[in-house]
Amino acid sequence: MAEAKGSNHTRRATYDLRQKIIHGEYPGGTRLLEVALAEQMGISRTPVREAMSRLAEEGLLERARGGGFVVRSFSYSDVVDAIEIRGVLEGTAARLAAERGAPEGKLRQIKAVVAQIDTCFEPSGQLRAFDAYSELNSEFHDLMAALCGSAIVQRELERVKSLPFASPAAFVLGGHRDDPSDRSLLMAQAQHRAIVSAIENREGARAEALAREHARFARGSLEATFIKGATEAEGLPGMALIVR
Amino acid sequence: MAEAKGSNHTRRATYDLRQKIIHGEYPGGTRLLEVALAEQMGISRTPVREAMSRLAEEGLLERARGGGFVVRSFSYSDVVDAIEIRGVLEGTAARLAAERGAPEGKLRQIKAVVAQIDTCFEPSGQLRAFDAYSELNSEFHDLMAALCGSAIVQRELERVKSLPFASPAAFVLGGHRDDPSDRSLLMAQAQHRAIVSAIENREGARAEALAREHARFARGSLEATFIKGATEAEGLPGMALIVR
DNA sequence: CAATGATGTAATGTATACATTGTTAAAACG
DNA sequence: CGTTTTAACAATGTATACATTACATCATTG
Repeated sequence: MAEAKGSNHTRRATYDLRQKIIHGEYPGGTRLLEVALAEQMGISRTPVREAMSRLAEEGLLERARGGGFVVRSFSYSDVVDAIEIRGVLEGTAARLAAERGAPEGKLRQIKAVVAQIDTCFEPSGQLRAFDAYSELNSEFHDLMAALCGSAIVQRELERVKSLPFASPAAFVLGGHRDDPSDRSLLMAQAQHRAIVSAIENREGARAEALAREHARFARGSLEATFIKGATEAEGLPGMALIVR
Repeated sequence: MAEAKGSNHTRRATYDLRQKIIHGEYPGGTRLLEVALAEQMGISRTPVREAMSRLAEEGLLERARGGGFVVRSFSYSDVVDAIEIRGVLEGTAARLAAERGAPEGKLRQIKAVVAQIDTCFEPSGQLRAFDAYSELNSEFHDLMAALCGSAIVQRELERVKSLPFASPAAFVLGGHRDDPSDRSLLMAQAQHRAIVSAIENREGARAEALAREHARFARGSLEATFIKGATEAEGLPGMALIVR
């Protein structure tokens, strides 16, 4: 479990803890003990505390009654609801962008990303095509969140997406890990294009409906992965957080 | 500035700091210094730090580059967007309650609150009618958030409402502080009733649209208060956070 | 036997000394 | 004169000792 990133103890502890939680080392409901973690990491309680506080902000931990922190646990329906909310908020971002008008520069940017995603489907046999799609997909969703220029909308969306299983990347990594030219990915890309088109044409209601449906699509894909069982779902981000 | 609530230093510090920020003692953008605050409150840096960390979770502070915390500042358009998001999320809560069905008990509860709000308009000359409306209004919104039974939806809504100017109470306290039988309050109450009816009849789209419009209505009322100028807006929760 | 209270332990809460860093302003250099 | 370096200071970061509280366990009592 990589120790990486940052110069100070708090950053390292935050990163380490986050990784361990996401990868299931501390299952949902586990109470995290400052002393134990501090010893284990070879640092004092202070930065451990600070790290837990930040992870609580992220939504990975919650403050326990009587002090301390507990790893947040999510049910299957929580996952569904979190993705629903992402869809609702992305829908709002898209609608506001359509209604208020998106700046030319940002529109050009998001169109460029859509065009780049297209190249991932080209049969040039790129081994990295899948990773590229994943990367560009995240970029698309970030740009969409920023398109209407509202810092508030952007911030809330970032918050929701910080739950690993609710992030747009979960869709890509969840469903279809072998075939980059999977029909689902093609379908999703068609939705990307439609969303941008709706925003450009100032069709607020259409933009909102499409963005929502786009998230629903991701949800359906995740559901399929769930049904396949734990083996298939192993590589899915944050799967370890989910308790039945 | 009351020192109230809780037995330990962290709670007191959190409460005090929150009050001071909301009441404008530390305007948006102010960097909060641990040492100064600790001295001022007669406690050590540790609980001050902890308090700031919690207020960052609430969204009142943000972590500054290079460490420390800064009071978050909001523009007028941030207020508009925050209320928009509240409306969108309340709309989602209402829609899901309609689609998935709300439990009988909770429905009875929210209907009881609606009935109680009606009594605030009775001409029995209650001096406390206005406060009662405010209290019951908050209760209505809390119940609406809980109606669909999704902890995720409820949590996100609580988060958004924790910004004082985005809370449902801001509408009541903002626009019309003198006349409990104000037409706006009557109108809002009519919306409450319609929302419940839509949920009960499983009309998801209607419930969502109504809940959204209800928040928009609050926003309009706030806008009017803004236009009246700072004098009128003085008693409005969190007004001090807003920088032009 | 149930309920309640005492008691010990293990956790978090708090204070404080010290370390590190980041920022500012002055001084040295080109 | 502008730029860059450096040194001092003031802030946060960290460790640690000590205080307090919460919880579990067991004893006591009705």
